[in-house]
Amino acid sequence: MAYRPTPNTEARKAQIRARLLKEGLALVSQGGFKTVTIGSVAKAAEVATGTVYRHFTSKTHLCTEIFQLGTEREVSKVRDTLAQEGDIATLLESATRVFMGRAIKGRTLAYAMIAEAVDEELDEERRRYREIWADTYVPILQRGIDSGVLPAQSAALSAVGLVGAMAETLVGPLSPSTRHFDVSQLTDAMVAFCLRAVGAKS
Amino acid sequence: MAYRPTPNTEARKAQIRARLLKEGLALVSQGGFKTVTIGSVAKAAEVATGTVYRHFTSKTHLCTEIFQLGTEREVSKVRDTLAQEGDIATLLESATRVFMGRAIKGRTLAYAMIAEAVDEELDEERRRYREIWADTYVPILQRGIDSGVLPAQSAALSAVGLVGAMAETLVGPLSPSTRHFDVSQLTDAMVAFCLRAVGAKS
DNA sequence: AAAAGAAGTGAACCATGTTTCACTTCTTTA
DNA sequence: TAAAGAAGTGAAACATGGTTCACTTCTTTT
Repeated sequence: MAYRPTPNTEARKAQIRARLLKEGLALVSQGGFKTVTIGSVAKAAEVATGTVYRHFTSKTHLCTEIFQLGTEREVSKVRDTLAQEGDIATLLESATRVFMGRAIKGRTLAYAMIAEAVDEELDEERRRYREIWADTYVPILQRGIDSGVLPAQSAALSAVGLVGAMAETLVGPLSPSTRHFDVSQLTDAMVAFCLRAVGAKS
Repeated sequence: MAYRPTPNTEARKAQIRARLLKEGLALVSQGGFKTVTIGSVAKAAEVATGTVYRHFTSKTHLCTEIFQLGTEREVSKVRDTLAQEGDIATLLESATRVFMGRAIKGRTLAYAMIAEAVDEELDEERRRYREIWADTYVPILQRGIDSGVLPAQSAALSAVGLVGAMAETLVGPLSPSTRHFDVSQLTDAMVAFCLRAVGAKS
């Protein structure tokens, strides 16, 4: 008998898998999930359609992992920002700017992650994603509330509200692509809105 | 020669058209846009699939009108609320409660209108919808700003932020279907969030 | 180098759902 | 009531895109 996969072989396999995810995310970034088909991903990664199924059990499985990959990247940036030293208002402001700035740069990706609906199962994933976002903000809000810097409020709900307000601003009618607002104006206004919403400053 | 449509005939035609829209909206209300197919609408309205095309040029056209129908209903309720007498904080509070209350009752519909993605063209419509929502809030905010009741801010952006925060709360991780929050708690917290966000009340 | 198992291939298959169109049925007018 | 135009019908044609699978190619082991 012969041939059991070796580290070498497995590395190559992992490489293809990673390339599929990378190219998938690239597709989402430039055209949203609607442009992700088994065919398009396979083509971008230069493999046959059948090969995709050696790595992912279904399209949903593939999309889910693409989603996670995209999410982790963004969340970690904001989380890092919130983990720094500083007073609460300042941290919240920085985080808002980071979130908005990144989302504005990769608008299609942000839109896809936040709003573009796909199938049932992937939507489940999106819910988790929104939850992760909200959870990113909960600790600092809670700290603010406990220390009296912020008024009494549900940290969980406020976090969701913040995410929603930011997301809507990016995706909705004022989105920089469709309106006269310029980016820094938009960001400044949003920072003010968010700080007021949680009762920071004044 | 003979037969030109008469008022009578046209009325019947309009009736079928209206029934298609009504049944279409019903489908969206109970299963979202993904359950709207030419077949399902035709069946619900008790006509043949071909008949749908006598009234709407394409599926997108049909969905667009369904969307509008649903929108108008909701927006008018909130607009009516905001048009009443009363101080700004009170009106905003009432409007928030109306919006939230209706959305919570018709959760699937609200989700479909706010977040469920469909095709390119319908998404265009959704953007318009969000814009209409935001515009519903602009006048009262502007009035508040002008009269000094609210702090200086961009009414347009704040309106978008309000809509986003409410929408996210309904659709996102705290959505009443998925969490322990009870409806009145959720609504109360959201009202507080919204009022703070625009700087009403302390 | 030959055998064996793993990975890769892509055409064919299948499911879903939109759109068309030749045909039937209904209304109106003369 | 006959002629003609409009509306309604639904089976079939199309389109898209996910999934399968018999086959080929590549690696490793002996």
